[in-house]
Amino acid sequence: MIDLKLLQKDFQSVSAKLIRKGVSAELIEELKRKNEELKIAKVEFETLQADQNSMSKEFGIYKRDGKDVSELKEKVDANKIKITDALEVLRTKQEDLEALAMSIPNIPDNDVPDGADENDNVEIKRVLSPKEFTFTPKEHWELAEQNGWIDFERGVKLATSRFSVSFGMGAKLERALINFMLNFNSKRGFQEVSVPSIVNRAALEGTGQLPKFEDDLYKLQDQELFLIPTAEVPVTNLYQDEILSPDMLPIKMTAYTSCFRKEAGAAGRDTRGMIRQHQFHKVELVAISKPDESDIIFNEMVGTASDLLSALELPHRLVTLCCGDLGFGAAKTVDLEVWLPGQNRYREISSVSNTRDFQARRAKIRYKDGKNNTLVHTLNGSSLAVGRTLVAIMENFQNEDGSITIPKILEPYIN
RNA sequence: GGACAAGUGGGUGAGCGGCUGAAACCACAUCCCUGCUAAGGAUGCGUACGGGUAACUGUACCGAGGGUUCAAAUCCCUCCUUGUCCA
Repeated sequence: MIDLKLLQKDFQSVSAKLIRKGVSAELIEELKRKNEELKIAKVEFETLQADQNSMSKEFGIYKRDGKDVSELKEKVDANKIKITDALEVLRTKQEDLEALAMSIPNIPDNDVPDGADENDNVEIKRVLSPKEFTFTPKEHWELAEQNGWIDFERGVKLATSRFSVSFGMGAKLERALINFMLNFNSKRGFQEVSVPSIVNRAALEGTGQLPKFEDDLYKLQDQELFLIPTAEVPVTNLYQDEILSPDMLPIKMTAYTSCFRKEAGAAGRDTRGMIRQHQFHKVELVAISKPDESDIIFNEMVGTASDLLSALELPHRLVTLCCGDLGFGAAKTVDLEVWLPGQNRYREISSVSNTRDFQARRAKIRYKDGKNNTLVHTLNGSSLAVGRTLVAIMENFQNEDGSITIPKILEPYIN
């Protein structure tokens, strides 16, 4: 959630930034107005309540002294009606404001480029050059089927479209990648955690998936519980509603989970292959830090993901997302895009975001900053989507006969 | 699945419907004393959101949500969690 105090105090600059991210000016005005109205309603209610409390106290004293309370009771009863009304007003305004505030995205950092969509993203650098093929490289689904690594039809049989099954070396490689990535991240100081794949509403609100993106989540039918769309949700929310001691920070974690997404808005996109699946494996990086450390950790996380790709000998590039392509909770995001020779283009394989205090405010994650409790910064990044990494390996390491060479670094994990 | 019990501040743990935001102890912080490896004393010490330059002050919070009452940590209901016992 954005900082309403800041909005109030520095309306011009905050609203300018939100407009850059595509929020309408009217909505921002409305937010400000509702916030002001709420404050007035609150003062009114609290004043009445204060009267009530002091009269009640008096009431007790009267009773104790054996004085007549009938006159006081009349006053108190009259006030009570006012309170009920004021409370009703207050509640409505509160819910109103909250619903609106929770649906406003994060304020982008100043150094995030302007732009409407992914075409306006800015490339930072390229790492490793794509290999020259002496033949026309195939796309991954062709290779996957030819090698018997992935079976798309049987995935559909078991569930529905956008599910697949890995066999033999395909399955082994997935497992190898997960192990390799977790080990790699551990060495970089990210503590491994294993978390539930099902979370409650509060957790999803904390990281910003709810209330706005419920359509893209798998929800259990008989309970208010959801399958996680990314490990970011359970891992970040580990510290929900806590006040951390400063010496705990930064907290750097890595987790492997399955991720579940309905891909509601993606009809017709990437229907073939395993680029866009309803269930996929991902190793995630999450960090919780003091505000002044988050930029350093952000770079560290980008570096970790990039080095991981390099270790796998996968050519890739780093891209800064423009305002329009930035996710809901992110103040800044760098995407890592891996080269896919079969598609002859770079495709997203990792996304590292600094949400600054946006999630921390929602999830109430703070630390003791001397005497004060200060919101932390939270960061998350995929240290690679496993399926897409497998895709990248297949396409980049393919031979003319369709066989696939295993990257050297993974060999110990396969044998 | 059934029966019972419990859920209070960083921890342990009191709490009669009213003067309890909450005793006491521990931990913690600051200061004082002491000159010797630790002890004694004083004070302070929850969170959120408001008002005030500030001192200070208002409201809410004792698992969550409702209810009764002028007044609820304390009574009632529902739910959640934990523990014990039974199947």
